[in-house]
Amino acid sequence: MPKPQPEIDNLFHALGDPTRRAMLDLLSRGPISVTRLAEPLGVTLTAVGQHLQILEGSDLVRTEKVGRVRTCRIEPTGFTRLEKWIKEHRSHWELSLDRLGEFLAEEDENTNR
Amino acid sequence: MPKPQPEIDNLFHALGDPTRRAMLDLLSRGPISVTRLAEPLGVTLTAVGQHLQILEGSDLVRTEKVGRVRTCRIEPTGFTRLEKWIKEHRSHWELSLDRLGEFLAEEDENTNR
DNA sequence: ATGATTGTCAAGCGAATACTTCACTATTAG
DNA sequence: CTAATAGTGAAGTATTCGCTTGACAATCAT
Repeated sequence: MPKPQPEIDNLFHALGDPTRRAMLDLLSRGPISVTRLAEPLGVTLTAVGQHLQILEGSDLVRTEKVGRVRTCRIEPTGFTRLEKWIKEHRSHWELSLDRLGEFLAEEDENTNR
Repeated sequence: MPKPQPEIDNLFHALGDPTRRAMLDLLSRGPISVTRLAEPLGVTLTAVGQHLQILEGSDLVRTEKVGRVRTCRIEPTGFTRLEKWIKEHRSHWELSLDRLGEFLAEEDENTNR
């Protein structure tokens, strides 16, 4: 049972969908409204609204409603969190690549049990 | 319609599951068999096998069967791909954060249509 | 005030996901 | 040879996902 880390979970889940990544690409050209975001994606306004909730929930996007138009922009927090996660894990993975020797030793140990 | 990028897609999908991330953490301690991988996770051997297929499909893990035991180890390709994706996108996001001015100008333009 | 624009809510639908169980094969140990 | 070990394959299940439709609310333009 892996201890749950909802922030990282939300993050990867959010980035796992191609439509949401396309939304991020559009937003990287500057802030735009929900309607303008939906146009090039070929999905409903409603769908975009749902994706936005997920993107906001993982701190990848921030939105603000003024009058009747909701403006969406990139929010760096999520990306920072992602980079931090990778940095923290990369060292472990690199270490693990050097462990072939240990692994073989342990293997012998096991066969002798 | 976002153009599909199956490699990145698989990658984020694979990392989106807490059990799979836990598997990676276990593997970062060195190569182990499927059974030893399953023990601390509290899921079936079958489930681990299914997760392994996904992790292999996204180049995060490599496995090799010798005799009746399949040994699993970290495969750096996937991680490298992830870091590359982030690096490529970070510059765009950073740019987008500087575009508030452009956005406001464009906003005026739109209200005058 | 009327009508158009912009977005939201609730419900539903088909597909995918993360599991499980049960049956089965292959390898190794005694 | 026999029995235990390690893993695989097929099928089933409950839940989640991405998306749609249709009804509605709020804002803005004329």
